[in-house]
Amino acid sequence: MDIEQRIISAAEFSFDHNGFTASGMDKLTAAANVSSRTLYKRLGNKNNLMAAVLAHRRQRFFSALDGASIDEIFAQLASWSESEGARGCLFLRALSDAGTSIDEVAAEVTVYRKELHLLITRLVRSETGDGNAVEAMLVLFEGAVAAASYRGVGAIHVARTAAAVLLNESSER
Amino acid sequence: MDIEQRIISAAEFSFDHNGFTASGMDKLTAAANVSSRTLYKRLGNKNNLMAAVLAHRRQRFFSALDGASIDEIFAQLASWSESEGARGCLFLRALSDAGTSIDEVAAEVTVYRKELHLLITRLVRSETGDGNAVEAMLVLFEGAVAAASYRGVGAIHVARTAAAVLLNESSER
DNA sequence: GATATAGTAAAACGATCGTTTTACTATGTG
DNA sequence: CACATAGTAAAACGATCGTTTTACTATATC
Repeated sequence: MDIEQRIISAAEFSFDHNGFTASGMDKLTAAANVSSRTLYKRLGNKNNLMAAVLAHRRQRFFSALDGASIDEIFAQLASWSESEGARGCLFLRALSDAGTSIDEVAAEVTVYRKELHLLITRLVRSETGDGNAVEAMLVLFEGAVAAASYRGVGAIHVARTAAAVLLNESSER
Repeated sequence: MDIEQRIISAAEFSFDHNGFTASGMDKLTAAANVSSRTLYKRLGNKNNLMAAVLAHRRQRFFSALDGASIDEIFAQLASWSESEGARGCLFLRALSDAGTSIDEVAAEVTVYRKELHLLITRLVRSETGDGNAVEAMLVLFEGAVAAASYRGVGAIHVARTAAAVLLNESSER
């Protein structure tokens, strides 16, 4: 396997399961089976590594969310959480953990949010003709991810059902 | 003012605005205008201080959310966010930032979540007769808080409207 | 008036952490 | 063969941070 991808994948797992600050460079090098010298030569520093992990995470996440409707998106979000575990949004957690002041991280979070917003906007528009329900779908999506971390994946199915009701209501008027 | 309350209030502000890890003990003592010796004599250590802040926050928060209906609760959440600012749920952020492994913090988060769940359950039951919509209201609440941190307080009003629609739908069946 | 109490100011400690450096090894290429 | 490249292992550095300690001051109480 490519050594850079191995570092990033191992770091993604460690960040997700143990947190960003709690994942020290020694743990990250051990998890990826590389020396610290190699990690720094390849990734520069920890901030850059975090940004690279978030970029990689974003690609993986939106690749899994390729549905053609809001309903499918929620179903795929449920599948993702079943297989990956529901520990809350990694991007939100990156902001809380690493801090808003780290520009590389903040930039990646912004990109993620824009892409999520774009995805939902596109789907809502294609289903209802207008974009009135976009913000509500975004709230349901964020809420599903947050609630699933302590209420279980069932919260995502609840959000899915609620989304269907709201979209139906929205298109009836 | 009581010195302990002064420490806790100043710490709550610093934790909320700068993060838990980023708020070093020197910043916390400076913000409260106390010596570190006094802070440690009163609060024990940083973990205990974080727990005390979260307990204080929980009391403040649920005092502000004393409405008699789901609709009022969302309106009061909007008011809270207008005056306090919307930087995401402080309890969620405490878990991400300080880490799940700090028992004092994890315990406070659990208490908060139980109280929120209890509040919503009570209100939904009194409005619809059953508790079918509880989980959906919880998802909307969590989503409103999360989305408001980058979409603005308007997200909370969207959640409020969505809650009304869903509750109406739920009681019609 | 002696004394316990509760506070300040500031130095010091010990540990952790991100990062760099040194010394060394393996590999493939001109 | 010589040599640049890319890696490991491990020590060292410098800074930060939570916590403790020392020395000192003000206050109220018996």
